[in-house]
Amino acid sequence: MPSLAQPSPAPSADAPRVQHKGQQTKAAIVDAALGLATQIGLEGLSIGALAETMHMSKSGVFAHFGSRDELQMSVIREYHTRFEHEVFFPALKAPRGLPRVRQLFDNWMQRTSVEIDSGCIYISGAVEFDDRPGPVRDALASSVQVWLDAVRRAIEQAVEQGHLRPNTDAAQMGFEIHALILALHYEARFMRNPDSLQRAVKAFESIVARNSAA
Amino acid sequence: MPSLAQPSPAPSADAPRVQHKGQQTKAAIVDAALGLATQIGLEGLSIGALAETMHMSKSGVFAHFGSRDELQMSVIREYHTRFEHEVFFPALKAPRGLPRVRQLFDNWMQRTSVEIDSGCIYISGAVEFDDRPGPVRDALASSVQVWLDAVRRAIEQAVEQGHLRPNTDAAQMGFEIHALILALHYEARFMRNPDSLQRAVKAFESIVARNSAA
DNA sequence: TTGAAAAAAGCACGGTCGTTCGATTATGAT
DNA sequence: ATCATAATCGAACGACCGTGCTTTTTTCAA
Repeated sequence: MPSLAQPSPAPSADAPRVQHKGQQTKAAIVDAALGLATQIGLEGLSIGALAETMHMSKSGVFAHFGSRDELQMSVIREYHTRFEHEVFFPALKAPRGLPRVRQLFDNWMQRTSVEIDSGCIYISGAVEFDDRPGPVRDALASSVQVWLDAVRRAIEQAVEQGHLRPNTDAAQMGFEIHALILALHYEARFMRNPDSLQRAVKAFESIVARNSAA
Repeated sequence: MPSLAQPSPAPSADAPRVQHKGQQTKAAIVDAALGLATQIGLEGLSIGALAETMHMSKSGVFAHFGSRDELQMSVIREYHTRFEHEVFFPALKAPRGLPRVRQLFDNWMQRTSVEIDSGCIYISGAVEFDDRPGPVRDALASSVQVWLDAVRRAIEQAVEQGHLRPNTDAAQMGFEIHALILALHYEARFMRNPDSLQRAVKAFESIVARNSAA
Protein backbone atom coordinates (compact mmCIF):
# COMPACT_ATOMS: atom_id res chain seq x y z
CA MET A 1 0.00 0.00 0.00
CA PRO A 2 2.51 2.62 -1.12
CA SER A 3 1.86 6.30 -0.95
CA LEU A 4 1.48 6.66 -4.68
CA ALA A 5 -1.52 5.25 -6.41
CA GLN A 6 -1.12 1.60 -7.19
CA PRO A 7 0.03 0.98 -10.78
CA SER A 8 -2.98 0.89 -13.06
CA PRO A 9 -2.92 -1.61 -15.91
CA ALA A 10 -1.76 1.22 -18.15
CA PRO A 11 0.24 3.64 -16.02
CA SER A 12 1.76 5.34 -19.08
CA ALA A 13 1.08 9.01 -18.66
CA ASP A 14 -1.16 10.00 -21.55
CA ALA A 15 -2.69 6.90 -23.11
CA PRO A 16 -6.18 6.56 -21.61
CA ARG A 17 -6.02 3.05 -23.02
CA VAL A 18 -9.10 1.73 -24.69
CA GLN A 19 -11.02 0.74 -21.62
CA HIS A 20 -12.47 -2.73 -22.06
CA LYS A 21 -15.88 -1.87 -20.72
CA GLY A 22 -15.50 -4.33 -17.88
CA GLN A 23 -12.99 -2.08 -16.20
CA GLN A 24 -15.21 0.96 -16.19
CA THR A 25 -18.05 -1.16 -14.87
CA LYS A 26 -15.80 -2.42 -12.13
CA ALA A 27 -14.77 1.12 -11.31
CA ALA A 28 -18.42 2.12 -11.10
CA ILE A 29 -19.13 -0.82 -8.82
CA VAL A 30 -16.25 0.06 -6.53
CA ASP A 31 -17.48 3.63 -6.45
CA ALA A 32 -20.95 2.54 -5.39
CA ALA A 33 -19.50 0.03 -2.96
CA LEU A 34 -17.45 2.75 -1.30
CA GLY A 35 -20.58 4.83 -0.93
CA LEU A 36 -22.37 1.95 0.73
CA ALA A 37 -19.41 1.00 2.91
CA THR A 38 -19.00 4.50 4.29
CA GLN A 39 -22.62 4.41 5.41
CA ILE A 40 -23.05 0.92 6.80
CA GLY A 41 -19.47 -0.21 7.20
CA LEU A 42 -17.27 -2.67 5.36
CA GLU A 43 -18.90 -5.56 7.16
CA GLY A 44 -22.38 -4.37 6.29
CA LEU A 45 -21.49 -4.14 2.65
CA SER A 46 -23.41 -6.91 0.89
CA ILE A 47 -23.14 -8.00 -2.70
CA GLY A 48 -26.90 -8.22 -3.02
CA ALA A 49 -27.50 -4.65 -1.94
CA LEU A 50 -24.62 -3.49 -4.09
CA ALA A 51 -26.05 -5.26 -7.14
CA GLU A 52 -29.39 -3.62 -6.53
CA THR A 53 -28.00 -0.09 -6.48
CA MET A 54 -26.01 -0.93 -9.62
CA HIS A 55 -29.05 -2.40 -11.35
CA MET A 56 -27.08 -5.57 -11.96
CA SER A 57 -27.36 -9.19 -10.96
CA LYS A 58 -25.54 -10.45 -7.89
CA SER A 59 -23.43 -12.80 -9.97
CA GLY A 60 -22.62 -10.03 -12.42
CA VAL A 61 -21.19 -7.93 -9.62
CA PHE A 62 -19.52 -10.86 -7.95
CA ALA A 63 -17.67 -11.90 -11.11
CA HIS A 64 -15.60 -8.73 -10.97
CA PHE A 65 -14.06 -9.65 -7.64
CA GLY A 66 -14.26 -13.37 -7.12
CA SER A 67 -14.77 -13.04 -3.39
CA ARG A 68 -16.19 -10.71 -0.82
CA ASP A 69 -12.74 -10.14 0.63
CA GLU A 70 -11.49 -8.92 -2.73
CA LEU A 71 -14.43 -6.55 -2.97
CA GLN A 72 -13.72 -5.13 0.46
CA MET A 73 -10.06 -4.73 -0.35
CA SER A 74 -10.91 -2.96 -3.57
CA VAL A 75 -13.01 -0.55 -1.56
CA ILE A 76 -10.13 0.01 0.84
CA ARG A 77 -7.74 0.70 -2.04
CA GLU A 78 -10.19 3.15 -3.54
CA TYR A 79 -10.66 4.90 -0.22
CA HIS A 80 -6.91 5.07 0.16
CA THR A 81 -6.38 6.91 -3.11
CA ARG A 82 -9.31 9.25 -2.46
CA PHE A 83 -8.02 10.04 0.98
CA GLU A 84 -4.68 10.87 -0.60
CA HIS A 85 -6.21 13.15 -3.19
CA GLU A 86 -8.58 14.94 -0.84
CA VAL A 87 -6.54 15.16 2.34
CA PHE A 88 -2.87 14.53 1.75
CA PHE A 89 -1.95 15.95 -1.66
CA PRO A 90 -3.77 19.29 -1.22
CA ALA A 91 -1.89 19.84 2.03
CA LEU A 92 1.41 19.50 0.20
CA LYS A 93 0.74 22.89 -1.33
CA ALA A 94 1.13 24.44 2.09
CA PRO A 95 4.73 25.28 2.98
CA ARG A 96 6.66 22.53 4.68
CA GLY A 97 6.50 22.69 8.47
CA LEU A 98 3.79 23.86 10.81
CA PRO A 99 1.56 25.32 8.08
CA ARG A 100 1.44 21.97 6.37
CA VAL A 101 0.65 20.19 9.63
CA ARG A 102 -2.21 22.60 10.16
CA GLN A 103 -3.48 22.02 6.66
CA LEU A 104 -3.31 18.25 7.09
CA PHE A 105 -5.32 18.46 10.28
CA ASP A 106 -7.87 20.81 8.72
CA ASN A 107 -8.40 18.56 5.71
CA TRP A 108 -8.58 15.53 7.96
CA MET A 109 -11.20 17.12 10.17
CA GLN A 110 -13.17 18.21 7.16
CA ARG A 111 -13.22 14.67 5.89
CA THR A 112 -14.27 13.39 9.30
CA SER A 113 -17.02 15.77 10.24
CA VAL A 114 -18.38 17.79 7.38
CA GLU A 115 -19.35 14.95 5.09
CA ILE A 116 -22.14 13.80 7.36
CA ASP A 117 -23.39 11.27 4.88
CA SER A 118 -20.11 9.42 4.60
CA GLY A 119 -18.35 7.95 7.57
CA CYS A 120 -14.66 7.13 7.64
CA ILE A 121 -13.89 3.51 6.93
CA TYR A 122 -10.51 3.93 8.61
CA ILE A 123 -12.44 4.42 11.83
CA SER A 124 -15.39 2.09 11.35
CA GLY A 125 -13.15 -0.56 9.84
CA ALA A 126 -10.80 -0.49 12.81
CA VAL A 127 -13.65 -1.44 15.10
CA GLU A 128 -15.02 -4.05 12.75
CA PHE A 129 -11.71 -5.77 12.16
CA ASP A 130 -9.75 -5.33 15.35
CA ASP A 131 -10.57 -8.88 16.36
CA ARG A 132 -10.86 -10.49 12.95
CA PRO A 133 -7.55 -11.47 11.35
CA GLY A 134 -7.22 -11.84 7.61
CA PRO A 135 -6.19 -10.04 4.44
CA VAL A 136 -8.85 -7.36 4.74
CA ARG A 137 -7.67 -6.37 8.18
CA ASP A 138 -4.07 -6.30 6.99
CA ALA A 139 -4.91 -4.12 4.01
CA LEU A 140 -6.84 -1.72 6.18
CA ALA A 141 -4.20 -1.50 8.89
CA SER A 142 -1.34 -0.91 6.47
CA SER A 143 -3.34 1.72 4.64
CA VAL A 144 -3.96 3.55 7.89
CA GLN A 145 -0.32 3.19 8.88
CA VAL A 146 0.80 4.88 5.67
CA TRP A 147 -1.35 7.86 6.52
CA LEU A 148 -0.33 8.09 10.18
CA ASP A 149 3.31 7.88 9.13
CA ALA A 150 2.75 10.72 6.70
CA VAL A 151 1.32 12.85 9.50
CA ARG A 152 4.26 12.05 11.73
CA ARG A 153 6.71 12.95 8.99
CA ALA A 154 4.99 16.29 8.50
CA ILE A 155 5.40 16.96 12.22
CA GLU A 156 9.06 16.00 12.09
CA GLN A 157 9.54 18.48 9.27
CA ALA A 158 7.95 21.15 11.42
CA VAL A 159 10.59 20.39 14.02
CA GLU A 160 13.34 20.55 11.43
CA GLN A 161 12.00 23.86 10.17
CA GLY A 162 12.23 25.22 13.69
CA HIS A 163 8.48 25.73 14.00
CA LEU A 164 8.23 23.24 16.84
CA ARG A 165 10.53 22.74 19.81
CA PRO A 166 13.57 20.54 18.99
CA ASN A 167 12.64 18.03 21.68
CA THR A 168 9.13 17.57 20.32
CA ASP A 169 8.07 13.93 20.32
CA ALA A 170 6.58 13.70 16.84
CA ALA A 171 5.03 10.29 17.37
CA GLN A 172 3.44 11.50 20.59
CA MET A 173 2.04 14.57 18.90
CA GLY A 174 0.73 12.40 16.08
CA PHE A 175 -1.01 10.21 18.63
CA GLU A 176 -2.67 13.19 20.24
CA ILE A 177 -3.85 14.61 16.93
CA HIS A 178 -5.21 11.26 15.89
CA ALA A 179 -7.06 11.16 19.17
CA LEU A 180 -8.80 14.43 18.37
CA ILE A 181 -10.01 13.11 15.03
CA LEU A 182 -11.40 10.02 16.70
CA ALA A 183 -13.18 12.06 19.35
CA LEU A 184 -14.56 14.38 16.70
CA HIS A 185 -15.92 11.42 14.82
CA TYR A 186 -17.39 9.87 17.95
CA GLU A 187 -18.99 12.92 19.48
CA ALA A 188 -20.18 14.55 16.28
CA ARG A 189 -21.42 11.46 14.52
CA PHE A 190 -22.71 9.32 17.35
CA MET A 191 -23.45 11.72 20.19
CA ARG A 192 -24.64 14.39 17.74
CA ASN A 193 -22.80 17.06 19.69
CA PRO A 194 -22.50 20.16 17.50
CA ASP A 195 -19.69 21.61 19.60
CA SER A 196 -17.30 18.83 18.69
CA LEU A 197 -15.62 20.57 15.79
CA GLN A 198 -14.60 23.65 17.73
CA ARG A 199 -13.55 21.41 20.61
CA ALA A 200 -11.19 19.58 18.28
CA VAL A 201 -9.84 22.82 16.87
CA LYS A 202 -9.27 24.24 20.33
CA ALA A 203 -7.49 21.12 21.50
CA PHE A 204 -5.31 21.12 18.41
CA GLU A 205 -4.22 24.67 19.12
CA SER A 206 -3.32 23.67 22.67
CA ILE A 207 -1.14 20.86 21.38
CA VAL A 208 0.58 23.14 18.89
CA ALA A 209 1.10 25.85 21.49
CA ARG A 210 2.64 23.41 23.93
CA ASN A 211 5.13 22.18 21.32
CA SER A 212 5.80 25.52 19.65
CA ALA A 213 9.32 26.87 19.55
CA ALA A 214 9.98 29.79 21.86
CA MET B 1 -30.52 4.88 32.26
CA PRO B 2 -29.89 6.38 35.67
CA SER B 3 -26.61 6.20 37.46
CA LEU B 4 -27.82 3.70 40.01
CA ALA B 5 -28.51 0.15 38.97
CA GLN B 6 -31.98 -0.30 37.56
CA PRO B 7 -34.44 -1.63 40.15
CA SER B 8 -34.29 -5.39 40.27
CA PRO B 9 -37.55 -7.27 40.76
CA ALA B 10 -36.73 -7.39 44.46
CA PRO B 11 -34.78 -4.26 45.31
CA SER B 12 -35.32 -4.74 49.04
CA ALA B 13 -31.91 -4.79 50.57
CA ASP B 14 -31.48 -8.24 52.09
CA ALA B 15 -34.05 -10.62 50.61
CA PRO B 16 -32.25 -12.58 47.88
CA ARG B 17 -35.78 -13.53 46.82
CA VAL B 18 -36.30 -17.09 45.72
CA GLN B 19 -35.03 -16.74 42.21
CA HIS B 20 -37.45 -18.37 39.80
CA LYS B 21 -34.83 -20.19 37.83
CA GLY B 22 -35.73 -18.34 34.65
CA GLN B 23 -34.16 -15.19 35.99
CA GLN B 24 -30.82 -16.74 36.76
CA THR B 25 -30.83 -18.36 33.36
CA LYS B 26 -31.55 -15.01 31.79
CA ALA B 27 -28.72 -13.47 33.78
CA ALA B 28 -26.39 -16.21 32.57
CA ILE B 29 -27.49 -15.61 28.99
CA VAL B 30 -26.90 -11.88 29.28
CA ASP B 31 -23.49 -12.59 30.75
CA ALA B 32 -22.56 -14.81 27.83
CA ALA B 33 -24.07 -12.34 25.39
CA LEU B 34 -21.95 -9.56 26.81
CA GLY B 35 -18.89 -11.71 26.35
CA LEU B 36 -19.77 -12.32 22.73
CA ALA B 37 -20.74 -8.71 22.07
CA THR B 38 -17.46 -7.34 23.38
CA GLN B 39 -15.61 -9.57 20.95
CA ILE B 40 -17.65 -9.31 17.78
CA GLY B 41 -19.80 -6.29 18.46
CA LEU B 42 -23.44 -5.77 19.25
CA GLU B 43 -24.35 -6.21 15.61
CA GLY B 44 -22.44 -9.44 15.30
CA LEU B 45 -24.25 -10.89 18.28
CA SER B 46 -26.52 -13.64 16.93
CA ILE B 47 -29.08 -15.61 18.84
CA GLY B 48 -27.94 -18.83 17.23
CA ALA B 49 -24.33 -18.46 18.32
CA LEU B 50 -25.45 -17.35 21.75
CA ALA B 51 -27.68 -20.41 22.12
CA GLU B 52 -24.78 -22.62 21.16
CA THR B 53 -22.43 -21.25 23.81
CA MET B 54 -25.26 -21.59 26.33
CA HIS B 55 -26.04 -25.15 25.23
CA MET B 56 -29.60 -24.13 24.70
CA SER B 57 -31.99 -23.97 21.81
CA LYS B 58 -32.42 -20.79 19.83
CA SER B 59 -36.05 -20.49 20.85
CA GLY B 60 -35.16 -21.10 24.48
CA VAL B 61 -32.81 -18.15 24.43
CA PHE B 62 -35.11 -16.02 22.34
CA ALA B 63 -38.05 -16.48 24.73
CA HIS B 64 -36.22 -14.53 27.41
CA PHE B 65 -36.09 -11.38 25.35
CA GLY B 66 -38.81 -11.48 22.72
CA SER B 67 -36.69 -9.65 20.17
CA ARG B 68 -33.13 -9.12 19.16
CA ASP B 69 -33.36 -5.45 20.06
CA GLU B 70 -34.35 -6.35 23.60
CA LEU B 71 -31.40 -8.72 23.84
CA GLN B 72 -29.00 -6.03 22.69
CA MET B 73 -30.47 -3.55 25.13
CA SER B 74 -30.14 -6.06 27.96
CA VAL B 75 -26.47 -6.37 27.06
CA ILE B 76 -26.10 -2.61 27.09
CA ARG B 77 -27.75 -2.36 30.50
CA GLU B 78 -25.49 -5.07 31.85
CA TYR B 79 -22.42 -3.35 30.45
CA HIS B 80 -23.60 -0.12 31.98
CA THR B 81 -23.76 -1.53 35.50
CA ARG B 82 -20.44 -3.33 35.14
CA PHE B 83 -18.79 -0.19 33.87
CA GLU B 84 -20.15 1.59 36.93
CA HIS B 85 -18.86 -1.04 39.31
CA GLU B 86 -15.44 -1.41 37.73
CA VAL B 87 -14.67 2.13 36.66
CA PHE B 88 -16.90 4.67 38.34
CA PHE B 89 -17.63 3.47 41.87
CA PRO B 90 -14.04 2.50 42.75
CA ALA B 91 -12.90 5.97 41.74
CA LEU B 92 -15.28 7.52 44.25
CA LYS B 93 -12.97 6.27 46.98
CA ALA B 94 -10.34 8.73 45.78
CA PRO B 95 -10.71 12.20 47.31
CA ARG B 96 -12.91 14.58 45.41
CA GLY B 97 -11.05 16.73 42.90
CA LEU B 98 -7.99 16.01 40.80
CA PRO B 99 -7.15 12.68 42.50
CA ARG B 100 -10.57 11.37 41.61
CA VAL B 101 -10.23 12.56 38.02
CA ARG B 102 -6.92 10.74 37.80
CA GLN B 103 -8.46 7.60 39.23
CA LEU B 104 -11.35 7.76 36.80
CA PHE B 105 -8.97 8.05 33.88
CA ASP B 106 -6.77 5.23 35.15
CA ASN B 107 -9.69 2.88 35.61
CA TRP B 108 -11.07 3.87 32.23
CA MET B 109 -7.76 3.19 30.53
CA GLN B 110 -7.45 -0.12 32.28
CA ARG B 111 -10.84 -1.12 31.02
CA THR B 112 -9.94 -0.02 27.50
CA SER B 113 -6.53 -1.49 27.04
CA VAL B 114 -5.61 -4.18 29.51
CA GLU B 115 -8.53 -6.49 28.89
CA ILE B 116 -7.34 -7.44 25.45
CA ASP B 117 -9.99 -10.06 25.01
CA SER B 118 -12.90 -7.76 25.60
CA GLY B 119 -13.48 -4.65 23.55
CA CYS B 120 -15.55 -1.73 24.70
CA ILE B 121 -19.10 -1.76 23.38
CA TYR B 122 -19.36 1.98 24.03
CA ILE B 123 -16.77 2.38 21.30
CA SER B 124 -17.68 -0.41 18.92
CA GLY B 125 -21.37 0.30 19.37
CA ALA B 126 -20.92 3.95 18.50
CA VAL B 127 -19.56 2.99 15.11
CA GLU B 128 -22.16 0.32 14.52
CA PHE B 129 -25.11 2.52 15.41
CA ASP B 130 -24.09 6.01 14.42
CA ASP B 131 -26.19 5.74 11.28
CA ARG B 132 -28.90 3.37 12.49
CA PRO B 133 -31.69 5.02 14.46
CA GLY B 134 -33.79 3.02 16.90
CA PRO B 135 -34.15 2.07 20.55
CA VAL B 136 -30.81 0.28 20.72
CA ARG B 137 -28.96 3.35 19.53
CA ASP B 138 -30.85 5.51 21.99
CA ALA B 139 -30.08 3.20 24.90
CA LEU B 140 -26.42 3.11 23.98
CA ALA B 141 -26.09 6.84 23.50
CA SER B 142 -27.81 7.71 26.75
CA SER B 143 -25.71 5.20 28.63
CA VAL B 144 -22.56 6.78 27.25
CA GLN B 145 -23.85 10.24 28.01
CA VAL B 146 -24.36 9.34 31.67
CA TRP B 147 -20.73 8.31 31.89
CA LEU B 148 -19.33 11.31 30.04
CA ASP B 149 -21.39 13.60 32.25
CA ALA B 150 -19.96 11.89 35.31
CA VAL B 151 -16.44 12.55 34.05
CA ARG B 152 -17.26 16.18 33.41
CA ARG B 153 -18.72 16.56 36.89
CA ALA B 154 -15.56 15.12 38.41
CA ILE B 155 -13.55 17.71 36.50
CA GLU B 156 -15.83 20.49 37.67
CA GLN B 157 -15.27 19.34 41.23
CA ALA B 158 -11.53 19.53 40.65
CA VAL B 159 -12.03 23.14 39.67
CA GLU B 160 -14.14 23.82 42.73
CA GLN B 161 -11.50 22.21 44.91
CA GLY B 162 -8.93 24.57 43.48
CA HIS B 163 -6.91 21.81 41.87
CA LEU B 164 -7.55 23.12 38.40
CA ARG B 165 -7.54 26.70 37.15
CA PRO B 166 -10.85 28.49 37.76
CA ASN B 167 -11.32 29.19 34.05
CA THR B 168 -10.91 25.55 33.12
CA ASP B 169 -13.41 24.46 30.48
CA ALA B 170 -14.55 21.19 32.00
CA ALA B 171 -16.46 20.03 28.93
CA GLN B 172 -13.42 20.76 26.78
CA MET B 173 -11.15 18.83 29.10
CA GLY B 174 -13.63 15.96 29.11
CA PHE B 175 -13.57 15.94 25.34
CA GLU B 176 -9.81 15.76 25.28
CA ILE B 177 -9.68 12.94 27.81
CA HIS B 178 -12.29 11.01 25.91
CA ALA B 179 -10.18 11.48 22.81
CA LEU B 180 -7.22 9.81 24.52
CA ILE B 181 -9.30 6.79 25.43
CA LEU B 182 -10.49 6.46 21.86
CA ALA B 183 -6.96 6.74 20.50
CA LEU B 184 -5.73 4.21 23.03
CA HIS B 185 -8.43 1.81 21.94
CA TYR B 186 -7.68 2.38 18.26
CA GLU B 187 -3.92 2.19 18.33
CA ALA B 188 -3.56 -0.56 20.90
CA ARG B 189 -6.36 -2.78 19.72
CA PHE B 190 -6.31 -2.27 15.97
CA MET B 191 -2.81 -1.03 15.15
CA ARG B 192 -1.31 -3.25 17.84
CA ASN B 193 0.99 -0.48 18.93
CA PRO B 194 2.39 -1.34 22.37
CA ASP B 195 3.40 2.27 23.08
CA SER B 196 -0.20 3.46 23.12
CA LEU B 197 -0.74 3.20 26.84
CA GLN B 198 2.19 5.36 27.82
CA ARG B 199 1.26 7.77 25.04
CA ALA B 200 -2.18 8.16 26.55
CA VAL B 201 -0.74 8.62 30.04
CA LYS B 202 1.72 11.23 28.83
CA ALA B 203 -0.96 13.14 26.97
CA PHE B 204 -3.20 13.06 30.02
CA GLU B 205 -0.47 14.58 32.12
CA SER B 206 -0.05 17.35 29.56
CA ILE B 207 -3.74 18.14 29.74
CA VAL B 208 -3.69 18.19 33.53
CA ALA B 209 -0.56 20.33 33.61
CA ARG B 210 -2.04 22.86 31.23
CA ASN B 211 -5.17 23.22 33.37
CA SER B 212 -3.51 23.00 36.76
CA ALA B 213 -3.84 25.84 39.21
CA ALA B 214 -0.72 27.93 39.68
C1' DT C 1 -47.86 -35.89 45.45
C1' DT C 2 -50.40 -33.44 42.48
C1' DG C 3 -51.14 -29.90 39.00
C1' DA C 4 -50.85 -25.35 37.24
C1' DA C 5 -47.44 -22.33 35.57
C1' DA C 6 -42.92 -21.42 33.80
C1' DA C 7 -39.14 -22.70 30.96
C1' DA C 8 -37.15 -24.93 27.27
C1' DA C 9 -37.20 -27.53 23.09
C1' DG C 10 -38.49 -28.63 18.38
C1' DC C 11 -39.80 -27.35 14.04
C1' DA C 12 -40.86 -24.47 10.36
C1' DC C 13 -41.20 -20.10 7.77
C1' DG C 14 -39.45 -16.39 4.81
C1' DG C 15 -35.38 -13.89 4.06
C1' DT C 16 -30.49 -12.68 3.02
C1' DC C 17 -25.96 -14.10 2.73
C1' DG C 18 -21.65 -15.54 -0.35
C1' DT C 19 -20.71 -18.49 -3.92
C1' DT C 20 -20.95 -21.76 -8.05
C1' DC C 21 -22.07 -22.92 -12.71
C1' DG C 22 -24.02 -23.16 -17.11
C1' DA C 23 -26.42 -20.33 -20.46
C1' DT C 24 -26.80 -15.97 -22.77
C1' DT C 25 -25.71 -11.55 -24.37
C1' DA C 26 -22.52 -7.83 -25.56
C1' DT C 27 -18.07 -6.36 -27.10
C1' DG C 28 -14.40 -5.33 -30.15
C1' DA C 29 -10.36 -6.76 -33.01
C1' DT C 30 -9.84 -8.87 -37.46
C1' DA D 1 -19.60 -9.33 -41.03
C1' DT D 2 -17.35 -12.90 -38.30
C1' DC D 3 -16.16 -14.88 -34.27
C1' DA D 4 -13.46 -15.57 -30.12
C1' DT D 5 -13.70 -13.54 -25.92
C1' DA D 6 -15.43 -10.86 -22.18
C1' DA D 7 -19.34 -9.53 -19.52
C1' DT D 8 -23.59 -10.44 -17.57
C1' DC D 9 -27.48 -13.09 -16.24
C1' DG D 10 -30.47 -16.63 -13.97
C1' DA D 11 -31.08 -20.19 -11.09
C1' DA D 12 -29.67 -22.84 -7.49
C1' DC D 13 -26.87 -24.39 -3.29
C1' DG D 14 -26.12 -24.56 1.70
C1' DA D 15 -25.80 -21.79 5.62
C1' DC D 16 -27.38 -18.65 8.90
C1' DC D 17 -30.59 -15.08 10.36
C1' DG D 18 -34.79 -13.51 13.53
C1' DT D 19 -39.16 -14.97 14.72
C1' DG D 20 -43.68 -17.57 15.44
C1' DC D 21 -45.90 -21.60 16.72
C1' DT D 22 -46.79 -26.08 19.27
C1' DT D 23 -45.22 -29.52 22.26
C1' DT D 24 -42.50 -31.30 25.85
C1' DT D 25 -40.07 -30.90 30.02
C1' DT D 26 -39.04 -28.74 34.34
C1' DT D 27 -40.06 -26.07 38.34
C1' DC D 28 -42.30 -25.08 42.60
C1' DA D 29 -46.18 -24.15 45.64
C1' DA D 30 -50.42 -26.15 47.66
